[in-house]
Parts: sequence; C-alpha cells; structure tokens
Amino acid sequence: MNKRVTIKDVAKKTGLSISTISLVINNKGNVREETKKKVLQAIEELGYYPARSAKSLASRETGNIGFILTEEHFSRSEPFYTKIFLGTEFESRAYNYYVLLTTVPTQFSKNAVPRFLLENNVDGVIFAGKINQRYVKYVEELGLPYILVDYDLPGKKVSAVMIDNVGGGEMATEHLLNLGYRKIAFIGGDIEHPSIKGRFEGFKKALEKAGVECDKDMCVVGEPDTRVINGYRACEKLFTVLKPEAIFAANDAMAIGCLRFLKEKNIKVPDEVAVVGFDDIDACIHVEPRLTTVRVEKEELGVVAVKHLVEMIKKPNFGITRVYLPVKLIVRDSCGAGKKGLVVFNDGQVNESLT
Amino acid sequence: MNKRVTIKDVAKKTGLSISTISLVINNKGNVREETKKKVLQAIEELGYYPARSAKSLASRETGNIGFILTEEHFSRSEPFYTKIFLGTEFESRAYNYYVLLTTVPTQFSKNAVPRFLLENNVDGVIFAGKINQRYVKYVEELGLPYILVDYDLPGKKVSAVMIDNVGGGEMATEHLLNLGYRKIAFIGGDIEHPSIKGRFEGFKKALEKAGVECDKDMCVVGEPDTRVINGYRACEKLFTVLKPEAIFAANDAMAIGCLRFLKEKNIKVPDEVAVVGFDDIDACIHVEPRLTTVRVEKEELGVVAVKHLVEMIKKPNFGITRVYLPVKLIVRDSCGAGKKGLVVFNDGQVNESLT
DNA sequence: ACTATTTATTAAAGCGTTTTACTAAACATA
DNA sequence: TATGTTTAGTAAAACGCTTTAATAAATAGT
Repeated sequence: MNKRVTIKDVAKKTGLSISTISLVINNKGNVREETKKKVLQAIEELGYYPARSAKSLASRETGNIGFILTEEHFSRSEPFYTKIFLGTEFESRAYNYYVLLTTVPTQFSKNAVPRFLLENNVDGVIFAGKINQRYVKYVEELGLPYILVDYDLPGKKVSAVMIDNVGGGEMATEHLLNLGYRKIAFIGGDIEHPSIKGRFEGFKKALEKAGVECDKDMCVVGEPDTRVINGYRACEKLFTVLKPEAIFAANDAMAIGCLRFLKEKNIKVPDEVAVVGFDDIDACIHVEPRLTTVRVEKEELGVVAVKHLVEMIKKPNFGITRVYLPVKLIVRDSCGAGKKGLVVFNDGQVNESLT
Repeated sequence: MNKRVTIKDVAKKTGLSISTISLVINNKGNVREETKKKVLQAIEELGYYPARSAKSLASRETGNIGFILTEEHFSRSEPFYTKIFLGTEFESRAYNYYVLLTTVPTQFSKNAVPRFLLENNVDGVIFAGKINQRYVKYVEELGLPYILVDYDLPGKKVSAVMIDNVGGGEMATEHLLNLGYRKIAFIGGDIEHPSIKGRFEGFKKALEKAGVECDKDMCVVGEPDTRVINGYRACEKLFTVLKPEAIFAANDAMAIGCLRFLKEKNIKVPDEVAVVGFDDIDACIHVEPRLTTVRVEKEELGVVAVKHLVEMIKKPNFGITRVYLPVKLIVRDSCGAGKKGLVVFNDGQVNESLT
C-alpha cells in the first residue's frame, strides 16, 4: 500500500527537525508561531497522524483504559453492566481514549490477570461491579490509577463511583408508605453485596422514620443472587406464610420475578399487592403492569468513572475520589399510585421508550 | 514503581542475546530445545511479558480490531448492535485481540474518520449494520482487512456475515399460514435496508408458495425506520382501512409497537390478530402476550465476524467470505399457536430467561 | 560593548521489541 | 580432507515517536 507518512516526512517537507515537529504536535517547548503554522500546514497537506504504537512506546502512554468485569456480570444478557460499559466507551472517546474490556473469574488467579495489564497496555483501570480484592491490589501494585464502579471495597479507601442505594431504598419505601401500605416486604438476594445492603438499609430507615416496625419475616434476603428466578422464589416463600400489601425488591430482575409469581397465582398487581423494583432496566416498561422502580443512570456511572479516571491519569497523586450518583423514583403502574389518585411525577408515562 | 522487566533482563539472566529471547517468545528461527527451556524459565521467574507498544511498533501488528458502528445504531438503548458488539468482544479475547469501538456519523466526513485508523492502531475492521460506503472504501484503501455484519453493500463483493432474512421471513409467514391465517399484513419500516428487504421477500415468497395473493395495501413499508413508534403508527394506518388476521412485523420493535396500538384499541392478541416479529430481542418475553418471533443469534454474528476477520488478518489474500447465519422460529403467545393446539417447538416456554 | 538571559531549534539517545543478515559451529557428503 | 549444508545464536538496524541536553540566535541589562 501507499507507505505510511511519518514524522520524518513532515520534517523533510518543512526543512525542520523531527524534534520540532513533535513539539508542535504536542504543544510543548518554544516554537515560533510562524514555524508552528508551517508545520501544521505540512501535516495537513501530507495527511500525517502520529502512529499510536510509536507514540506509546516513546511517551509511555497507551491511550487506553482497561475495563474489568467479573465473569458473571458479563453474562451475555445482563444489560446493567453492559450499559455502564457503553457509558465509559462513549465518554472515553471524548477524552481520546479507547477502552479495552476484559472479564476475570470471581477467584483471583495468577494467569487470569488481564492481558492488557501484563502488556502494559492501559493507562488506568475501571472495575465494574463486585470484584475480587486481589485484582485491585494487583493493579495498585502496578502503580496504575483505578476506580471502582457500583461497588466498594470494605475497609479500604478507594476511588469509586457509586449509586445512592440508601437514598434510593428510602425513596422507594417512602413512596409505598405514602400510598398507605404498611405491611411492606423486602426481597433482597445476596445481602452481602454493598448495593443490596444499602438498599435494605434505606428500606429500614424509611420504615423507622414512619414509625412502622420492620418485620423480619417480611425480609427475604437468603437467595444467592438477584436474578429473576430468585425473585420468583423469594416471593413464593413470602406468600406461603404472609400476605404483604407491598413488596420492595432490591432490583428489577427480582421484582419481575415477583410479578411472574403473582401472575401465576392470579394475585393482582397493584390491586392486591404493590411492587417496586430498583435499577430501571429496559424490561420495566414491557412487563405488565409496568414496573415502578428507582432509576439508576447506568451509562452515567460509566461516564463519571471515566471522567474521574482521566483526571487521575493526568494528575498523579490526584487523591481518592468517591462519588454517589443520585437516583430517581420512576412511578409506573405496579405500585398503584395512579389508582390512588396520586400525582405521578414521571417523565413520559405514555411515550417513554417508544423508541 | 518497580521498574518494568524487559527483554533485556531476560537476556542478561540467561546470558543470551535479546534476539534469541525474541525468537523463543515468537517460536521462530532455530533455537535448541535446551535453550528454549532456559529462556522460558527465566521469563517465568522474572515475570516477563512483552510490552505491547514495542511489539506493535516493531512487528506492525497492533493486536486490535476496530468495530465501526453508525451513530444511530449506538443509541444507548439499542440492544441489537450492542449484542453483536459483545459477541465480537467475547470472541476477540479468544484470539488475543482487543476491540476498539467507535461510531461514525451517517454521512462520511474527512474528520469523522475513526482515530484508530489514523493512528494505525487496528489490524482489521468490523462494520456493524448500515454503513456509508465511503467508510468501507477508506478502510479498503488502507489495505486493511474488513468484514461487514448484518449489512451488505449492493453491487460490491465484500466479506460479510449476514442473517438469513429471506429464510426467516418465509418461516414466520409460513407459520402464520399454517395456523390458518390468510389475510396477513407486513409492516416494514425502511424497505431500503437490505435486511428488511430480505424479510419482505421471504414474506412474499411464502405467500406465493401457499397460493395466497399478496395484497399491496396490507404491506406498510413507508416508515423511515424500524422503531417501536413506527410499528405503532404503521399498525394504526393499517387498521384504519383494513382488518388483517395476522401481522408480520419486520422486527420486534415494530411488532411491539403493534402490540401497543392493539392494546390501546382493545383488539385482542392473538384472538383477533396474530403478531409475529423478528430478531428476538429481550423484550419479547416481557411483553403481553409474549411475542412469537424469528430469533437472530446476535452475539453469534459478532463471533463469526471475528473468526473470519482474524483469518483474513493472518492470511493476506484470504479472499472474500460471505456467510449467512440461520435463524429460528420462536413460538410464543402472540401468534395463537397454543390456542390452536399446535405443537409448540419452543425451547423453554416457562423458564426461559428466568435469569 | 559585554555579559546574562531568554527564545528557538536540533542532535542524539532512548523507548522495547522484531527481523535480517551474518558468523560460527556442527554435521554430511564425497 | 576439503567442501557444502544445516543448525544455533547474535549484532545491529529498524520501527516512529518523545525528550533531554546542547547550541545558536536574539534580546535584555548594565
């Protein structure tokens, strides 16, 4: 093919040295305005663009960000982390970075270390979701800046962008309380997960504030994870003994599991039981009834993570940043708010997602 | 930080030259088994791994694959191309590639050229979905191998992995015919799109085979694109004049649009109208009734694209590959198959996606 | 006018690999 | 034994940049 044009060609064309060309490109050193112009023009005319590999080698900057996800999270149908990823992907471009995605097994293992770390091929790392502490430690020892998204390392001060889980849990519960429900159940799944824990905390906080006692039997938190099937089972468990007026599920998947169970048992939602979820995944508007939930701005999580990570890359000893992203109650049909004549502060009941 | 260990360190430790180390790593040249062992051990002990940037610079291989998507397709909620992307992402890792994603505007523009092309930072390119021909040309002129996914360039022999749209359209239509429907409508959106065109073709083919006349008025193909809202509108248009017994929508989004309209008008699905979609997006199992559709293996599209692209990268003049991925009818509730006592050859009616 | 300082440019080293051409040793061939 | 052929290993150039230290020219200070 037509040979690649290099910095040498630009030097030759302008009669300057390659050093000068480099300085102009990177806006460094003292270069006369006039020569700058000349160089820029030559670059334009030749269609020159610095080769990434050479630039990386010389400058020790790769222009890449690593994105590490535990394998379970990458399950091909899980949209939550996919969206976070797309957010980082999108935002990275604004900062002229590319993001390299990889998954790692839950357990740390020497030969599960992401290749981009071994190859020295990233300038910083984003960890999304639950992650084994040893991966973080590995990255730390490399001296790379990193940030966690939607997770936190207990007992370790790390940079992280998190969801306001407590606030969201409170919000959802308060909403149910405001609608007059008192016997409210909580369905949680893996309560060890910081996010679930936070949502549960918010749940209890709201109840306490309202002076409603939190019935332990109404809190099903034993399931191993937060998939639909476990929501279904938790709901089943719940209804064998009790009859809650409302359910707050720690995420939409589980909430949808509840909906499934209730539909099977012919228990009407929201007339007999109200259901509120958390996350606002796409499915919410497709299920029947449409699910009231707490919206997490998933892409935004990724976006914010990139913003901070880039800061950290640019400025060494930037320090630790910890940010909590606000959430928002999205009222739809599964909580009975409409029925009860409540003002629905929702954005676009009818047309939403008619995309 | 602890300084990076380089090939020099390995050379020093083994008392060999760096050339030999390199040869061992890349399994080239003539190196005694014995020395090979020695080198490998030293590498192991030192924890050496070749730096990507240096390797790239010297070998002119980047280890990256570019993934180019038109902006509309990247709309953050569009799961179709996201899944294709995840498929490539996943498969790439098996081949030790990373994939760099970028979007481009619909119209070609000199300064919309993906940075990874300018930087010489990819070994090959995947184009997903509808793409302006000039981008393809640009890549071609760079001498880079490339492959299209879910699109084709009319009048140009390019490598591509496509869906069997015609077969799928035929399948869906035949299914409706088998159920006894005769007045079958087609809702298409952008008929210029090769995929839609193919599905329409399959539709007509099936009708013809069955000796059923294709009523032009039953084919709504004027909408600008295939979003939910346009399915809604097309359906509305349809029902102002006609009363089809069944609808075959060219994709699930539009099919869901139909469902919305029909629910609003209180027209029962499938009792009064049967609906079949195409793609099998996640929402299918959440809508009411669950949507019968033609499943496209979206991740698989990405996987296959990577497989072929890697071949092309490894073997220059590999030639053109064109592959059609088969599709599969997924019978659910919107077509009335159950009601009519038909055998339902579905995988997991009840538990599917209870993930 | 002479020195000190600032400004503009460059030569050259370095980044960490791959690869080619070369050498030396070992082995075959006759 | 002399010669050709493998085999094993290496020196050195190349890949295309950045960056540092040095130099030269212009400007300022007295």
